[in-house]
Amino acid sequence: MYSIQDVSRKTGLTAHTLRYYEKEGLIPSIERSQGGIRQYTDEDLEALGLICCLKNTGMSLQEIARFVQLTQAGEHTLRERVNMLTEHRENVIARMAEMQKYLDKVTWKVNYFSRKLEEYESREAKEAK
Amino acid sequence: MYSIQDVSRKTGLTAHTLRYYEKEGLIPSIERSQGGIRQYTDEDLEALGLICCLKNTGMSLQEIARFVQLTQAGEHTLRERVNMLTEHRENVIARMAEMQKYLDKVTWKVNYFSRKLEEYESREAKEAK
DNA sequence: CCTGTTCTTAAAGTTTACTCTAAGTCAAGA
DNA sequence: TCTTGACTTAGAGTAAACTTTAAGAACAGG
Repeated sequence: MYSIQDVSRKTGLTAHTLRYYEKEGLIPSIERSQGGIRQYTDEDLEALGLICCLKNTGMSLQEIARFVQLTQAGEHTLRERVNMLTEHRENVIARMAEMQKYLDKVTWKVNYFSRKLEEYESREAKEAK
Repeated sequence: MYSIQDVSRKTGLTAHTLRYYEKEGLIPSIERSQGGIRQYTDEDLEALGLICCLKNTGMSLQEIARFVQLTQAGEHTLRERVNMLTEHRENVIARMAEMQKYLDKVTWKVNYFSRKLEEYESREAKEAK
């Protein structure tokens, strides 16, 4: 059992954000103590792990909420969930490929400007003499 | 020479956005015809290519504007520009590594749910008999 | 000449994902 | 008991990057 602060530390999300996510349906409702205080289980942490994973790969909170709601609705939503994740996976792969292409361009530019910089500096050094 | 619509088509940015970028200093001022109409050169397109590249790899418009302004300020800013690009490049690499890690998790989940789905479907098929 | 494109400024609106505030109550651990 | 920490609702605020609107004027190609 973890307090909201524990979970905040573990996930890097603030307590505020954790409550916000719960309100928005991104986290299945968390069990409470007799006094109404949230008690996160290891299972909740697991679920949060997937949520962060989806979020950090660019899935919108809305879609994540949909996914979580499907999960809660039971086995008959398995096909839709598989479809969602598969599509998301393809998006991520596509984005990474694009990213790699852009990275190559940036690398090229770094090298290009580095060469320019060297030329410039040796020119400066000569003039200083 | 290209009109703003030509450039819009080529870059995927709207004419609105192109003017907005210019106003915000993300694009060096574009030459105009006698009548005041923007005439983009191949060189402008080149510059836009780098700008889109930086934007699509997550650099903020503000930072891009700074970079463009350094470029216009001349050779003595070469070191700073190299530093900016190098740092950005490292960020991109780090983000891609993180992405790959998340992708592995998503892939694992896709497989996991696919197995569950198969089980579920064969169970359903049996019950239908 | 007509039509469609482009120009201007200035400001309001949109979306996403938080983030914070207020104000007051309640719970948990030393 | 005292002091953190947690709870609530509801709504305002924030930041980034657009996006749209309005309204009128000027330009360019057939």
